Amino acid sequence: MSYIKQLQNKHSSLENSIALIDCNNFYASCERIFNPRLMGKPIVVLSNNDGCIITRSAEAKKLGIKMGEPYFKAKKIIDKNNVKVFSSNYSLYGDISQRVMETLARFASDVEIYSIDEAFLGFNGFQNYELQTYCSYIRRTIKKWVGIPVSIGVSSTKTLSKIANNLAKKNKEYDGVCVLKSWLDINEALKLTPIEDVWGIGRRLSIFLQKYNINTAYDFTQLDKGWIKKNMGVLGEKTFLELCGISCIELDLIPSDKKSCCVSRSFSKKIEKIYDLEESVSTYGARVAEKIREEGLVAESMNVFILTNYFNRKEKQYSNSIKLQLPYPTNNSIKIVKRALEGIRKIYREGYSYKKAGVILYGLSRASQTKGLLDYDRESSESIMNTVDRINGRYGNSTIRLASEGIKKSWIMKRESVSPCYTTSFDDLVEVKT
DNA sequence: TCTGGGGTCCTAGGACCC
DNA sequence: TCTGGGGTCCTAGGACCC
Repeated sequence: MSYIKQLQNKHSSLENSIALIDCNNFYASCERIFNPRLMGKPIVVLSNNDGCIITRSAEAKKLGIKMGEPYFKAKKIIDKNNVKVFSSNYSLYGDISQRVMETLARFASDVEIYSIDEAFLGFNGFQNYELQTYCSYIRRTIKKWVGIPVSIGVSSTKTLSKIANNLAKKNKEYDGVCVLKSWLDINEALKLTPIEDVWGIGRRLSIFLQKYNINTAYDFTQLDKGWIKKNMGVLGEKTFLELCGISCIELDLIPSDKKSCCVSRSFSKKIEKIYDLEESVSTYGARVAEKIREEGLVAESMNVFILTNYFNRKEKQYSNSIKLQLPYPTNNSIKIVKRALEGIRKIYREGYSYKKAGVILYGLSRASQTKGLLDYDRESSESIMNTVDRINGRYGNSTIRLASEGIKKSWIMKRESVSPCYTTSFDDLVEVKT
């Protein structure tokens, strides 16, 4: 008898409830809030550099535009169907996300912000609630207060809530809320879920499982636990148990500090000269230092990397990276950029067309908890960075920057169709032509 | 012509030590 | 000079997520 069947026979408890709230087509929905004429019209949002399609409205999905497709490949369908195109505007999306999360916090004390457009709510102690009704109310409130449509899935583990959420999103009759609280409903849902749609089963594992004729989440739950552990490791085993209703991935209520932090970009055009690479690496180094300062962290080491364009088969390829130790844990832009420049000079090779570069900081820790003996200039270093951050906060990013970041920045990323930062900029709102 | 960015965790394998 | 095996730690790379 399969493991899940044994659990079901024992009438294993399903009293624990976790909700997953997921914003529908989040970036596209954000653009619509301030441009209601776009309701019902197809929209896509592009990745950095206007490279790929990363969000599609329901109407755009219907046209057959694929997730992650390069913009230039979809351009024909887009133009033909008058699809509205936006470059990504993360200041806007980040701010709307915060509003959604603040609204959610009114409905449960246990909230885990999982990503920019998803959150888990713990419904422990909600035994007397009619969860279907309660979640519909949450959904209507988010729509009314923030303007974002969401889908809600509820079940007894995170992985099952994900499945419930998928069903709520895909089937109109659920009206945005799917609660799976009986084994009957869960089994039905597992049978409807393709294996590649299971949270934790990615591309490689689903190909592997399909070889064994495991095509749905239900098929997966019929397997032997030992076999799964042997072939898919502890993460595979966790996914299995979660699908069987045994919670293995707890709610993470206190967000822990980052362990690494990265800023990297593709260039809008190819770079060949070391001079331009130095400018870009300086810019990314300064930006990544600023990011960890915002979170009160310092870094111990870093990595600088460069790549040529691996899509271009005709050109000769080169990629390299270098790990660099910082003299002591720091978040000082000047020190980080200086070290990044030493790194890029070591790995740069002449005669290649570079497409992307980046800086990653490692060994992050709380600035307040490190008291180095070597950072003799800590106080002045902190006060300079504080001042820079305050000025840039008030007058805009990069008002003050390092000379090595450059002025022209001919390589800077392309954002041709970006909407105004409606909620975070004091500039007069500009009407977007549709 | 044009193909994103930022994370986490696990695992295998090498280096080193006893 | 040759020989064995086991443990730990670190790192790079892979797989996953959004």
